[in-house]
Amino acid sequence: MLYAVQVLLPLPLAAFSFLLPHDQTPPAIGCRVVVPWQQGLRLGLVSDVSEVRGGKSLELKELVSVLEATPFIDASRIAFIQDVAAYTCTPAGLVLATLLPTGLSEPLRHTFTLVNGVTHEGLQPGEWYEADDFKPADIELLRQQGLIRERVTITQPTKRVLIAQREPDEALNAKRASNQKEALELLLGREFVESAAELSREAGVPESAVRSLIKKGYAAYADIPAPPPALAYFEGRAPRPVFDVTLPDGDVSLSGGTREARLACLLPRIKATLTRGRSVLILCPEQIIAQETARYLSNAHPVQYLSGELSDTQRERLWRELQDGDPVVLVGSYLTLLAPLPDPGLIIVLEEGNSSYKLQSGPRLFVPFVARRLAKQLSIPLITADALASLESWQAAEPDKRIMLDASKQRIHVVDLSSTNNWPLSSDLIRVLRQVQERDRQAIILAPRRGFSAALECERCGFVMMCPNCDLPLRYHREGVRLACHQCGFKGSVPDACPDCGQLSLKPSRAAGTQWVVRALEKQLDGIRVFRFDGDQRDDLSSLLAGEPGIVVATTAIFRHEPLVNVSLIAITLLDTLLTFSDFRAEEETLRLLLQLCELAPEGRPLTLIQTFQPEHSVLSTVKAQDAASVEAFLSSRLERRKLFAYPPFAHLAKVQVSARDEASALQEAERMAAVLATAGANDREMLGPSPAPVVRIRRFYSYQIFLRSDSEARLAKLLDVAQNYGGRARIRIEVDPRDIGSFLV
DNA sequence: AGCACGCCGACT
DNA sequence: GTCGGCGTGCTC
Repeated sequence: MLYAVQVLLPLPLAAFSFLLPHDQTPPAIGCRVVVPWQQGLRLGLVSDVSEVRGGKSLELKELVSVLEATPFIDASRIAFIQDVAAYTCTPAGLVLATLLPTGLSEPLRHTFTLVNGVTHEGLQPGEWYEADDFKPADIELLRQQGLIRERVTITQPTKRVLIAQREPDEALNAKRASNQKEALELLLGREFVESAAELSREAGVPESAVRSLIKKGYAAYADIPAPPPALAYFEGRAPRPVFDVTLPDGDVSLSGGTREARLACLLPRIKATLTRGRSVLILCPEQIIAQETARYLSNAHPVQYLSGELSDTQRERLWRELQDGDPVVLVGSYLTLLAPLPDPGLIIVLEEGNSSYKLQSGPRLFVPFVARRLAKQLSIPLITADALASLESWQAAEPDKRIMLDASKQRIHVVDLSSTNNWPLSSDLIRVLRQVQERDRQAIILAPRRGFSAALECERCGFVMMCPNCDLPLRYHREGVRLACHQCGFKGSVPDACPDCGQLSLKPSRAAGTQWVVRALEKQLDGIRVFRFDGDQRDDLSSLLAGEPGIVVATTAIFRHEPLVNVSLIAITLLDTLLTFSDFRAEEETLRLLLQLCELAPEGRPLTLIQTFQPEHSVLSTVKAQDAASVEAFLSSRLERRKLFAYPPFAHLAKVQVSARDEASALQEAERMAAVLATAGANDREMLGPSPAPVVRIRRFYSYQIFLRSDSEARLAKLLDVAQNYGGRARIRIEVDPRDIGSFLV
């Protein structure tokens, strides 16, 4: 019987088939295999095995070797990869490359020998040769002719150390050699030392003595297997379970309260799962949150941690430990999705609405949605948690499984910017800041962006300095680089005169960034310490952590900082930037941010001051009332609207982006794409657009977009397949579950 | 993603 | 004459 093995490689490609050498038993799905690839070898995962009758399949290249008999990842995860690939409309190999943090890029040792009874010029029978010493093409030829047997192993990492070679002899008894003898005796008492310098330090002899030992052959450097790296270890923190809420079984949507309160609510479910001998997977959007969660849980439970900052060797070791280990709680980023967790029994997605969950490369998937698919695949429950439930998880949960915790009520003061002139600091804000100053307290002021101003604008003619590569205004900074594009990174200097009208009238536009707010504070409040905390500049806030007074002007980067301890005021300079952010989820995300403000000062109950031009906005009335009922009412009303417009969670949504070097062909190709989709049966309800992308030109590329939606996932997949093969010349990018799509399109 | 091939501009 | 820019196309 002949078999073809389908192999997934960590490349943006679908699975490739290889012929299994005859007489070999087919490898199990999920096993690591070595395949010939271009001029060399690559590691891949078996995704399927099928029988071959003959014909074209016989021309396939042969599998070089099966690395190990046991699957590297479970067959169910291979199915998961294929499911995600179909769902995101990307090649399975790309999903694999994105989600698998280890195992397929290890350095290989490749040797070969002549098959018994075969002779070949220049090769001795029975001798093993290093493949590195031959031309790849020659090996390929020998392989195709079936003349060689090959062996591939992963090279173990080694480390160079100093090892004693023999006992001291007469020569070392000479008086002048006493240092050498002393060092050698110390070395003999040890397995090895790290280096010659280390030995000389420890023995208290000059380095030259050790060097002589090496020169005379008493000691020598040797490569030994590198010791396994330490894994992340977190000192457990005693949890403070203050909430007397019992979560129901099954899928749960948990919201409200603080992050710690939600975690406390999850403890009994985590414990129950471990008690049944099953593992728990906890997904976090950011390192800081994952570390904090691991710290919180490691007191009571066995915890492992996996996130992007781990080294390759740490990931490898973690993989092995999970494979051989007992049930654990695995905390980390999306890189945990394929981890070989022993018998997973529960998946928890923390901070489910966090925008970091949207992957910016590869399959551009949204982690919480994919985690839900994995839970379905494994038939295990999924719990989502956040300050505000996403409409998707709220809708998906049974009504009695929507659990909302009460938050400590924030004190909220809204400032109507249309009835005040002081900008960016309203007189109300200045007044409370003075109180903060008098009482030696701390304040956090959230500005919508870094830099000084959103744009540089001509006061006379209204001309705005634009990025030469993108359709975006250049952000104005007052330090270092003066004009910068926050999209493509273009940097420029400020011209003296307006390039359009020639007048000396270029002024920063009123959309104030952190730098402007800092300057306004320093002008208006004497003698207060002002710090900045944004992507450009992260001031050292340790004096504030010690309780000293001061004001921090920040972007949302401050959420990734340890909470301050003496905060009596949190201010938002312009809420409208968040509310008008270009996505149909903007209002929910704004409310979530407002509900999360309590994380910035978990110890106290600071005043929250919000400046806005829309003081009557429902987001504000909801956060002001801040009881479960009004949050529920808010969610229901947004759900109604999503239903009315047939938006998620009532439809599956995908974006088809058509890009070209000039605007005319981008539009033309987008229209052609729309025509192709219409021919394939896409109706007006299913297809929206083409419309210009929110920013038409980015990095000198023009983009138009078409949105596709359907209540049937299969139908959407079919349309996306049509889009992918539309036959035009433009660059096509398909994104399922897009999150920056502009407001509702009708 | 790599890597080859291929076609045009600047230079030891 | 070559070196090298990156556009296009392929990898079982």
